[in-house]
Amino acid sequence: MTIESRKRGYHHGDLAQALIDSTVDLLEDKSPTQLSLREVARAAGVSHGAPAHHFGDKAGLFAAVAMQGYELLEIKMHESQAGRTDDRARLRAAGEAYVRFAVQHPVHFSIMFQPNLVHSSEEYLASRARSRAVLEDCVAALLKPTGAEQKRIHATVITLWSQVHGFANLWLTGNLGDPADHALLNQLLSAMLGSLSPRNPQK
Amino acid sequence: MTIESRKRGYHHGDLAQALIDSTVDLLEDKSPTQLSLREVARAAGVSHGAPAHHFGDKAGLFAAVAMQGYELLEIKMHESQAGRTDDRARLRAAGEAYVRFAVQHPVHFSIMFQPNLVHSSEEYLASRARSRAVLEDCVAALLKPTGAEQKRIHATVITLWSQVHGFANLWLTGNLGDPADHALLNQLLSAMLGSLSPRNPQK
DNA sequence: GCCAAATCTAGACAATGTCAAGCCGCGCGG
DNA sequence: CCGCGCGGCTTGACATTGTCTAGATTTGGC
Repeated sequence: MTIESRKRGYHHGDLAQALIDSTVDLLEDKSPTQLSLREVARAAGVSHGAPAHHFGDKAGLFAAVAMQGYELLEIKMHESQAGRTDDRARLRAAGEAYVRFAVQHPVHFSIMFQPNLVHSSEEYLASRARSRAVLEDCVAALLKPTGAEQKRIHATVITLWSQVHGFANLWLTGNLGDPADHALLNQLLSAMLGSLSPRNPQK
Repeated sequence: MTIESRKRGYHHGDLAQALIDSTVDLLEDKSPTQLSLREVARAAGVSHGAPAHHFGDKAGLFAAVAMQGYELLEIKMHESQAGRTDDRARLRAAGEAYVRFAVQHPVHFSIMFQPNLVHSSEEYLASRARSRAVLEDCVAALLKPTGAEQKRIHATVITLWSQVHGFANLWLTGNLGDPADHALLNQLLSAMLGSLSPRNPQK
């Protein structure tokens, strides 16, 4: 129905994307277990067999959602770096962008980190690796001048990634407070990122 | 069939527990989406309606798994503290126990942190809160002597919890390397926990 | 303008979730 | 010792789902 058709002029416009959108919408209220392909098809206004044609499988549909999530994350992370010169500020911005992405796109984030829900195709793995590389670059830029060896950088990446990833996860699952309380989120997030740098917290 | 019956002498012995065990076993190979209640029933050797009688629902069954997971986690965390006096060592042991629990019981861990899969009963929330309290106590014990205020303690709990939780999550999802590579796990984990203390890493 | 390929529909079938009704064996009162 | 009630479990039934196949419809290239 929408005039914008991202790929080409198909029958429907862009059914694949419409199905992904419907899936994300529906997953805001239900778990992946409760979601049915037929329901997705109904929401998109097509016949019950259409999803299978594009994605083959429920796992295939989830894989599409996950890959779109990785793209979105990568964009957000890159945006967060724009115009920043201070390495430490870049690192912090990257971490914050990671968490904000998770909060803004909880469905994507959730699917992205449940690999047993998706068919791990090559594309999928590539998307995953690419979004990780952004974080890695930030850490490398920060630590390189200090003459840190590669191993140290790797360890720092894992520590930082774990921190923001865990925070996002715990927040989304309601373990840190009401997931709708944005003020609390900002407070906790800046408290955590303030202690991010291992040496001297400058705030 | 087994002689050990945890509760009482029912028809089956202890069907509820048997169904939970079957569920965990099956979830090692399949996603919650692919799992069917009837399959669980078959694995436990009972009729297809039995699970509904005990747990009502797929979400109810998952809730039972999650609660058992919280109990297990609490035990592991307490065990890790046994005989330790140094506060810093306690904290590190708690963090390590958290990750090791996740690795040893990946199914429980996964279900525990997908609240939309379960019916959040009161028991469920209570289990969740209890296992969290252990971590909180460790941090409080470590920071109290330094005269830190409550707010600081809370922020530290969140930071530490995020770190170990995120690490466990990333590891289980294969984002840090082959999830079967135990040597790598030990290496990464100690690297991360080594930088755990914000002041002076003593290694 | 027409043909082949791609997109989507429609129908069918086994399997699943879920509900209601019934069966079975343990425990209790006599 | 015996029947009887009750909770654990089974059985049967039905709507819904995943998945496959064949067919209808449109698009793009020649």
